[in-house]
Amino acid sequence: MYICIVKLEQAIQSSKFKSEVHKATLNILYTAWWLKTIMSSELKEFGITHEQYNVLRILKGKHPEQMCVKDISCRMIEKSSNVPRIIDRLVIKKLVKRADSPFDKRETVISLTQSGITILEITTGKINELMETTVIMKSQDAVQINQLLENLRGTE
Amino acid sequence: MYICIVKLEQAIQSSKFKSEVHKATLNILYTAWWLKTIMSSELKEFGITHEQYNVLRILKGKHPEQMCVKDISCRMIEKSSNVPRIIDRLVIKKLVKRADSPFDKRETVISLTQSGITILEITTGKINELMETTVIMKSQDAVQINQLLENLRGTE
DNA sequence: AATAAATAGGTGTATATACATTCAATATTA
DNA sequence: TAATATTGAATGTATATACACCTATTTATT
Repeated sequence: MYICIVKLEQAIQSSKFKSEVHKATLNILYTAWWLKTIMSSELKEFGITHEQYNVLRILKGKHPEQMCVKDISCRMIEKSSNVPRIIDRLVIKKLVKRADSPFDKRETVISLTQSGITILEITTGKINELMETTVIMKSQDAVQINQLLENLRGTE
Repeated sequence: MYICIVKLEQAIQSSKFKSEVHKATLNILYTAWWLKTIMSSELKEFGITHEQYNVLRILKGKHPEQMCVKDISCRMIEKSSNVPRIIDRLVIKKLVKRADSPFDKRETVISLTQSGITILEITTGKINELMETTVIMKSQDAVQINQLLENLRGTE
């Protein structure tokens, strides 16, 4: 894919945007796709997808505690991800373990396996490296982006 | 879904980010998901998805000319979208027409139908309205976002 | 002109998303 | 306590994404 294209006009072969605001929404959507694509290509050799990586990272945040599916779900970036099925695939690869909750029989609790921890450490290193070399962003710019994006999503 | 949550920390229930840059990448991914979600919910009553809407919009850009699949593909925001199959569904709904190209027998050419034009006009109105009411962005901020996002995707 | 290479579109498979539904377990309340 | 409502996880279906592969056609090379 054409992941080296920088200007939005080139990326989507269009130069007529209704407004700067309209262009910004397309730019956000395109940049998110670009980020997911470069991250996924980094993860590919380890046989995990971007979403599976996301779940592993969330589990890492509580490790060695177990987490129930609901608590993983509400930490996902894409809220409507279907976490039970993502977990299915991680269980098959033996990167996580599923067990019944002793407190609430409706819940299942998930935890990282040793392979899960190992693969997460390696891939996180790779992703961090990628971010440093490919995503050009000064800390000051990042602060600005965070502010602008949180503003556009509404006021509290 | 929780589309009214503004702060990233609340949205993904996490407050430890490695850096502002790391937080910014998550913020971009989350904001893109948020944008797609609110747009899709607007399109739902018309029975079309965000991606189908995207294809219709691209076709509108050249209307009444026909476009081949490749030219639609390279204008898509998400480059790996599978355009032939998105077109399949638009053909079933009679929003676009597919025909053989007279110039190159490998190509198929696509064009909007009258229903396609009509639905596109209505939905575009709805989306524009949504953008005005829900996406809080001054033109000046949009210019900044565009610059920051294009910078982070690299230099030419 | 004959052969090789490239291109356009489509298809197959695995995974993910979006959304509705189901089922068991828990919580609420009357 | 019994009846009702809510919750957590899983499942079913349609659509989309990611990527490999196939076939017909066109272009390039010899």
